[in-house]
Amino acid sequence: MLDRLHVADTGIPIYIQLREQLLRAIGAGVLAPGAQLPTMRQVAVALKIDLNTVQRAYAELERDGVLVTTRGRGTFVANPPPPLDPVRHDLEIDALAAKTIAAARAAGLDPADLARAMLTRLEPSI
Amino acid sequence: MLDRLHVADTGIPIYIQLREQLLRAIGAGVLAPGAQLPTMRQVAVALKIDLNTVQRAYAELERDGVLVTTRGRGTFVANPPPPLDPVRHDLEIDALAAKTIAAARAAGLDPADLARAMLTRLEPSI
DNA sequence: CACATTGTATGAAACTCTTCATACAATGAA
DNA sequence: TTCATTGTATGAAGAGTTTCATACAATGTG
Repeated sequence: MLDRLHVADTGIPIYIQLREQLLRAIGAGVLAPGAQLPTMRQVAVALKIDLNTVQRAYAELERDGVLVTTRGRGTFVANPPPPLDPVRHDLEIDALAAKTIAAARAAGLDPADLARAMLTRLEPSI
Repeated sequence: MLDRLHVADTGIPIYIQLREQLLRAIGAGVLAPGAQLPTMRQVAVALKIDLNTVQRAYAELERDGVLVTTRGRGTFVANPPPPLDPVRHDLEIDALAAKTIAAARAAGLDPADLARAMLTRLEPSI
């Protein structure tokens, strides 16, 4: 997994690049729920960046429920939480849809293309 | 064209978001070679950001040969236009799809529902 | 219990980004 | 020639990012 991480001089903050790469690897199934991630020190050394910068990326993913960390033990991909009740689910879905559309547009990408790409990725598992 | 520009709170510097959006609009043919871009002041007002921030985005595209600017006259898409890279676009859409799927699952939401909610939100504009 | 491993935290320094206010310079129309 | 329009520039202030050095705290193995 370490070899999949890299830092590019794109002007995008390093901790954001890292966060996005980890999220992408998880979404692509490269890291399954329960899988252990490289330690923060390993990533810092491999990418030649500061430990705190790596911690920053991991911390945000932990805050968002993507990762679970235990000091002395390591960082793991979180198991998906139990599905929300339908009413709450629909509300959260709608809010996340708005955010995701905004994020796609901010990246200059067509949100409709993004939605179709998501469905394409998910189809094989249906 | 102004309505196609957005700034999202993604942590990515504003001038980079703007630069990417303009680059893709040109790549998608929304802005043809020779077409005039919104003035830097118009963009600053529309997005409620500082003139210098817009200037920063335009300056980088000019440095890269994508735009041509003339003070007192305006900013135009360079002729010939920059090369289009559809493969890169598809890769970025796919990367964003994987990330969005992971983020949705971590939040306890069904990514397929999210994609459909996005398409529902976007339909009225078709 | 000791220790290696892994995560967490602090303050400071330097750099980057954005905003602000302001003003100058080139273009082209009238 | 004048003037409106558009781009270019400056310094400062505040917030954000990254690095550095260092050290503490929880975990689990032996």
